[in-house]
This record gives sequence, C-alpha cells and structure tokens, in this order.
Amino acid sequence: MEERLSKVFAALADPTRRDLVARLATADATVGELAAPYDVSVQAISKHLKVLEDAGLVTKAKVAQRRSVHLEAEVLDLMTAWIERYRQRAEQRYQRLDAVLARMNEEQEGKAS
Amino acid sequence: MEERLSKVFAALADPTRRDLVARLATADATVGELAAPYDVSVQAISKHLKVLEDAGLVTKAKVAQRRSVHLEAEVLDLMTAWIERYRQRAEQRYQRLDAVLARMNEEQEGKAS
DNA sequence: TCCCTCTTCAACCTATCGGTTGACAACGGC
DNA sequence: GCCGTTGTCAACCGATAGGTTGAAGAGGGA
Repeated sequence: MEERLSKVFAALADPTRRDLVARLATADATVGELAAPYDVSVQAISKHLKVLEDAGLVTKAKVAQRRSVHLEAEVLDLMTAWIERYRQRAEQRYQRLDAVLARMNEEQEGKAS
Repeated sequence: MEERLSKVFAALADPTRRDLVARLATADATVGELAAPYDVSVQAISKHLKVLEDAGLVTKAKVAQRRSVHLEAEVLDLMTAWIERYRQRAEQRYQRLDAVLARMNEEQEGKAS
C-alpha cells in the first residue's frame, strides 16, 4: 500500500510519464505510437512504460507483436484518497482555528460592551 | 506549472516526506519535533523539509532560533486537479464505450427480433 | 558575555534514474 | 520460410537523491 503509493507518485513525478498518462486517458495506444512524438529512443519510452506498469497505472495487452497499452484509472483514486485525507484534515484545522478566533472575538466584544 | 507539479509529485514519492506532511496536517511543528520520531539525523529531515518547501508544500516561519513548519494545503489541490482531469477523461471514455456497446446490443436485439 | 540549543551548509558516498547504443526475441506479410 | 517491424533486455554513462559526518551561524538564558 505504502509501497504502491510511493511508486505511483514517483511515476507521475516525470513530465514525460505524465504526458503518456494524459494521452492514454483518451485512448489506448501501442508503444510505437506512444513513443513517436518524443525525440528520445523507443527504448527510453519502453522504460517509462515499465515504470508506469510497475506502479499499476498501466497494463499491456499482447495483441500480436504489437502491445496495446491501457490506462488503469482506478490507481489514480489511491492518490486522490491520500491527498484528500490530509487536505481535509488541514482544512478542518483552519476551521477549528477560525472557530477559536471567532470565539475570542466574541469574548472581546463582550468585554468591550 | 509543469515544473511545480513535478516537484510536488517527487516530494510525495518519499514515505518519510509523506509522513511529515501527514503529521503537519494536524499541527505545525518545529524541525526538531518533526525529526524526533525517525532514526535518521536531523540534517536528513532538514533536507526533506527543504524538498517540501521547494515544492511549495510547506513554509517555515522564523520564530526565534526555532523554525515553525507549516503545511500549505492549497498545493495539494494542484495535484488533485491534475489527477481528476485525467481520471474523469478516462471515465468518460468508458462511459462512451458503454454507450457504444449498449447501442450495438440494441441493434443486435433489433436484428434478432 | 559566554555558552547552549536549534538549524542549516558543505563535502562526501552509494544507489537509483533517465538516457544512450547494440543485440535479440517474437510475430506477420509476402 | 525468410524478412521487416515491434518491443524488450543488457550494459554502460552522467546526474541526482538520500543518507552520513563535521562545522558554522543565529538566538536566548544564566
């Protein structure tokens, strides 16, 4: 779980891999098709796809000699869940702080009147 | 923007840094307090905090010789926004696919009847 | 003022990352 | 049955990440 999360975050830390994910969000594609737009070797893209695959973000279907690469969007939920947990926790803190400040304000008002 | 996103993802790829963020979500803390639970040097944690700071996830307030470390939760929204964009895009694909399959099914039904 | 605590800076070391080139395995088309 | 296309594996290379130790800067307390 923790391990998986590390891999997913690490996978998306690279701009090329984020772009691959973005393109795969609209359509499956072969390795060659995915590699075409970039000015790096096909091997480099193959490595990137392996990283995405190890993170569970992508699966490859062996369709003849071409491999169709497919985005597994559920894994993205893992990240969203993690992020949201702490974002909301931080948000609640501010709300509690706001409440405290409001209460202090009221007390101040009470003193003043 | 792209650069910032890379830094945020990379920052959260490390388990220690994710744990720091998790702890900071409930309360601000000094560098020393943050470093205490881990069995690595304070310098190592200081480095981790610098990475989080460069990613914009954290700010340090110079309170005397101690620095109070504070989580900037808004940056998490950057990630959520990126993730959700492609997750939804992928989801829509499946919905369209479902629609196509449903239509094919209907046509099949039509033929059958 | 002197010292003690907290934090960062600097240099170093090892492992991993992202890229390269070269070879090779696996299929389909002809 | 061979050839060309597609993709991966292997070895290598320079740069970066995460850790260490040692030293130094910056305040507060006695």
